[in-house]
Amino acid sequence: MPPQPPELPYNPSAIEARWQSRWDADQLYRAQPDASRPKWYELTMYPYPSGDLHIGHWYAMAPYDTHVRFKRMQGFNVLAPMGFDAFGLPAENAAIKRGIHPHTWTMANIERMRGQLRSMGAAFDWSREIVCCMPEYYRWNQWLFLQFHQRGLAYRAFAPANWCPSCQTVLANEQVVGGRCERCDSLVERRDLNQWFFRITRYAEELLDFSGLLDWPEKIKLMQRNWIGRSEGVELSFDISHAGLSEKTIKVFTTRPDTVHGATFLVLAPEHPLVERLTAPDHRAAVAEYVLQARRASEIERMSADREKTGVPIGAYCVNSFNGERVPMYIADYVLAGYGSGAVMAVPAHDERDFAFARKHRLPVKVVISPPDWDGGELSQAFTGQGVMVHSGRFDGTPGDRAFDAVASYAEAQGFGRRTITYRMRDWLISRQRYWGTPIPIINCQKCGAVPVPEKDLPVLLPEDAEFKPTGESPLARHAGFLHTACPQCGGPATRETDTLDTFVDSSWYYLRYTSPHYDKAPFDPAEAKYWAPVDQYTGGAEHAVMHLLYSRFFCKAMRDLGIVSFGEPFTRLYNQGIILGEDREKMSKSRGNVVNPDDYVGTLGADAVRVFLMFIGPWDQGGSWSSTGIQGISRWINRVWAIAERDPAALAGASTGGVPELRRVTHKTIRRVTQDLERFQFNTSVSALMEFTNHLGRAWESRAVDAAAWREAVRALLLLLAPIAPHTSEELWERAGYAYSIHQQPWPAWDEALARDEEITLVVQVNGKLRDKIAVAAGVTEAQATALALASDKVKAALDGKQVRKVIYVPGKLVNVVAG
RNA sequence: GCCGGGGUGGCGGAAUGGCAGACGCGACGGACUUAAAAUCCGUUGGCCGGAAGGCCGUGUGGGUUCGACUCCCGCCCCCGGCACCA
Repeated sequence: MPPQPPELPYNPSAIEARWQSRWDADQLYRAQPDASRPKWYELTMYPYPSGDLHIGHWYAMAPYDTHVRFKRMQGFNVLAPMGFDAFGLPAENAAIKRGIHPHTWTMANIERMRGQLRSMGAAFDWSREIVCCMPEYYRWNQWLFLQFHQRGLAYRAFAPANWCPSCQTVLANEQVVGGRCERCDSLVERRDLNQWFFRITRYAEELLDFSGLLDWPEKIKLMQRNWIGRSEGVELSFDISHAGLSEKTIKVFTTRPDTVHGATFLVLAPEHPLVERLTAPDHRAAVAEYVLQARRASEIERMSADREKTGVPIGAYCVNSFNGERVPMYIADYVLAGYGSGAVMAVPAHDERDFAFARKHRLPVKVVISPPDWDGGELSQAFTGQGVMVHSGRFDGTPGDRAFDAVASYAEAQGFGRRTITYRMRDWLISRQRYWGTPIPIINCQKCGAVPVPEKDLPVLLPEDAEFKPTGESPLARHAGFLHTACPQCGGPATRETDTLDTFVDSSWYYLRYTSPHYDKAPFDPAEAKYWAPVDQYTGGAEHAVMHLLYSRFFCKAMRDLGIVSFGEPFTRLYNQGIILGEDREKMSKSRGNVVNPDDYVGTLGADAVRVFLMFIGPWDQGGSWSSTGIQGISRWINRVWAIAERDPAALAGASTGGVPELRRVTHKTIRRVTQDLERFQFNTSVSALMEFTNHLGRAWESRAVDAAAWREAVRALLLLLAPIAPHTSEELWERAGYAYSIHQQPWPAWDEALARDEEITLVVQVNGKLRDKIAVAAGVTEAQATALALASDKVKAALDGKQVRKVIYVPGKLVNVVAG
């Protein structure tokens, strides 16, 4: 519970409600294309309608809103829409638990959150709201799916998938974090299922190219780069023609072809398609047992790198095409089926994993790359660096920097290898075995196979009367009315695809829908999108680095290639805010009991106090912790602003004007500081600058060293600078000061460099780098004058103490350093 | 293990080669009050000193520089991401 609030000279709730209604009635934030002004599309990640707007939402949205309002006052034609990420599991889980329909649950939450978002005083254009569980939205998911399908970008495959036993659905690789479900933290299992995928890997190379982005955090780009995981290597063929199979070779991917002569065994993934046919009869039992065990092992177990290197021989061999050596073959679960060709040549001398496996299974270690100062003896650990090739036949003596190319070119010339690039990223698994999502618009016909639903039949509607009990199969599969249909191609009996789309599909293009949310001929009106898109500034959490932010980039490029959009990057600038922590500096959670409910503070201190406090805690990207006393300090400051703005400048009538230039200078300096800070998302220092300005105004008033005109100018600037930060209070004080409605339609104040310039500066005087004196001098002081003044200082003389002056450093307008010894 | 970010008063933070600690919180003292709350004013990095003033001080050890919180090298700690990807 928040502590007793200080007494306020005004009622924040009343003021805030009044202005919110007025802004709403006047449609102050309605965005319309306007060719006469530069456009600015600023977007914050839309929330999941979980029920209540929590302090984390405020932390994401209040500074965002301040920036939006700032851009608007600067004269940009701003689009700042809001909507809801309304499909997804929580709604369905609530339905199962409490018997409420997911639609009812979701819409009630949205209603509640709309009100809370309004209470923030955010300048959203609500006429553009999107709710992606509505058929008007998700039909375009289906339409886009069909376009992707037509281009081969959506396909179905039977493949091992990540299965979350608690969510009762498969997950994309990106949604598995450390072998656990990203959402509910359950251990993920492996299941072979027929699943739909988006071919994001086709864009792997282009997704590594960030040149189309104006300003993205390096951290996010790096995370995406690592996730995509490009590696250049060579695919080498090892001969198995003696086995009498249709396949004459087995392929391995390696980034170190120069170590090929040291391959003393080959390792296949247990799931490798050739395992069954290559295994010798007397090894069948052991191999079958190992394969079973590997399948049972959880992702977590298989993924830990320091785990014992288990594996079994399959009783078969292949031939190394470089030296004709027989190479025995093993299966081991440290080799992943989904990467490269699912098989590796094991070079224990030059690979740590292979070394560990060779140690355990007493396999030979053959050195083929000479480590520095190598004595020709056995290695105690793998040498993974580059070096001169040895024991490698024709390649002996090839230096490390040429080894890759020498071997790769030879293999290509001889026809048993080719240079290739492999990516760590897999295709995006998009099917979910759940109800509350976009039905995949495919009809399965016994005769015709997977037939796309004709565009004219879209949307494929979610039936309202489905049962939600999770069974591991989509609830849609048990809804006869939904399931059974006719094949669009042959007219015969057919069944609908019952899986629904991953909700990340919704968010991959929602920014485009905001440009024309009611358009019904396409996902968006091309003319509107052409005007507004792409997003100029996107803000949101960094946790979406390899999910939403990567998927959206992929979608954008795919849509560009389909001719739907003309650009290749959805978000040209990105800023990630940090995380707001509880008062105990721990992550907020119900179990810790440190959850802050913003509504409590909005009701007592007002939304403006909450907004300003969240911006004041520290740099936005670093996050910060809540403080119930800290926000009271903000409230006190708003009170001081109130008191200052309410003073009648007429009281200054007989005041001396000696201090006028000083107040004007501070005013213009403050305008400059706040403008530059807001530009760079440095909200904390903008607020500090305004606090200092307020303090200065208070002192100036007390000293009576101002005249009414300068005072009015200063207060007017204060309110304008405050407008984007504390929109309600500034609007109220603006009106009370007699200015015309609305402060939010005023141009951003400009500063005058000449007025902001200091006439007198403090010259810092150092002796040997230590501060010894400060001298007030005219701003235009010359080096000779400054030096003379410094040397004339008694304190400097004392510090010099008869020492010889060797040098004098002068930094114009700042400092004199006397070097003596 | 690898990659990234960070370490500054009692606390959140400011300063990115030139006055360390702006601004705010907290604390202490004072004014107002019968009293308290609220508000306002003052003090507040440490040490020495009666004071003037001096010395020390930005995780840690070196280095560059007239001058380093800021740049370079080594180490320690915290946070985030990735982690058998051949």
